[in-house]
Amino acid sequence: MSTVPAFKRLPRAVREQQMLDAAVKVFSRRGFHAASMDEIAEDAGISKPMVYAYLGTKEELFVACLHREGTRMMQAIAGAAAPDLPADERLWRGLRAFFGFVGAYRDGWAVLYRQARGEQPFAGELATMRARLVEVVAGMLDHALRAEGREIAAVDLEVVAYALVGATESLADWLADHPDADPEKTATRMMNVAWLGAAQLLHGATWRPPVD
Amino acid sequence: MSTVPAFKRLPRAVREQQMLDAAVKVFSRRGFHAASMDEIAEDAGISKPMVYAYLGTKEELFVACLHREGTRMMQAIAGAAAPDLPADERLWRGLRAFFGFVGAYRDGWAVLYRQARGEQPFAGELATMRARLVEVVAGMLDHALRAEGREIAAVDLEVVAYALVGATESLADWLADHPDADPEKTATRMMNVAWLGAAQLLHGATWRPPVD
DNA sequence: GAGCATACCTACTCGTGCGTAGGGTTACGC
DNA sequence: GCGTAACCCTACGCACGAGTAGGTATGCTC
Repeated sequence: MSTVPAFKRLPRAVREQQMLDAAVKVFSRRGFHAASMDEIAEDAGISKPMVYAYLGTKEELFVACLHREGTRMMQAIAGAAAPDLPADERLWRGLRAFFGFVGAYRDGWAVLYRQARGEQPFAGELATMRARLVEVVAGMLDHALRAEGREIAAVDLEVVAYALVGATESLADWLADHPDADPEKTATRMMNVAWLGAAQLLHGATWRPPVD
Repeated sequence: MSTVPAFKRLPRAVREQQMLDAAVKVFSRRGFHAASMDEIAEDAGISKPMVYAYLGTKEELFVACLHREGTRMMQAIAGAAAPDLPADERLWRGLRAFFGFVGAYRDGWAVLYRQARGEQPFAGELATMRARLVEVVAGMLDHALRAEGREIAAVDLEVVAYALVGATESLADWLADHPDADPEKTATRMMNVAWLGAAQLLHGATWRPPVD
């Protein structure tokens, strides 16, 4: 019988992307464990053995998702924030690119941020990416500091950078839950908090605890 | 035979706390799905049916953990930050109490923050608690603003509060992973970022995006 | 010290979901 | 037009883990 087959035969590269799309979607909704390979396969419009043939086990599939979304995000940011710009300009462009990414790939963000953190085998992978970001931000701050002939202990710098990254992620989460919100506007608000605070620190202002 | 029994008989209230301790520990390590009731029971030094008898199903057990750790945290914060103090003082005391809690109950924090966020049935519960915190912070900022005769759109206020809460959570996470770090010192660093930034905003400073 | 409630156990059932065996069909090179 | 490789399926085995059935021992009350 040469009737039209129920499902088209497609080249591997295309199917793989469809599978990844489905996987990201399902993982983001259900979480790693609660997501079933059957549901992912069904959502991708394909049968389960194909998923195993192309992307491997459930863990490997999840890692593949992490990789795709992660590099997507990193490239978006790296592409926007040229290293030879002044610190505030770099920060602004980085933030804008980042919120743009989250706005465009909400599911991808949810997988990276909400799901991968808790699960033992993947937390490390994520922590690495996060650490790279923190390092970049810390480097930026340090650079700005040195330009003013000032210096701060490395730990403090790292912690401040950590706080900024955390605040940004948190707002990204807020953005992911508010489909109507504007990524650009959110980036501006984040910049307000981050930069006005950071600039104070850079200029040598320090808050000290009261002696009670 | 009246020999010493292998396991002591203990009153319900005590066993329940032991079970909750074990559950929080295991959930924090493995995540909700990967944690098994068998492991929790074993860790609590008790058999599985006892867990079901006292705390109910796995979901109910997890909710019980959430509740215990959540109220513990909320009470620590509420007890420290009296509402009639000036904003910076309140913020400082709240932060100190919060980081104190995280330092003391790292597993509890991990369950609340890392595990409960991704899992569908519990995310709502957590979001509510989080929302209460954001509201408190936003209220604090608003109060400080009005004292200076200024005002900000409610959305902006909420977003700034959200960013502050996010930054704090992020640092808490950092603290949870660095057992040697000092909660008090971490709180100070957070205060630096938060307050110097917030104070700038309160005084009417605004960052605006370049027109490119 | 008889009765009863409470604390506690071993040993099962049964559903769910990962991963695979084994086979069918379409395209493409030669 | 024929072999071969790539694409795709239905249908299963099997392990793991939630939840329970049914029973034992211990302390408390009167």
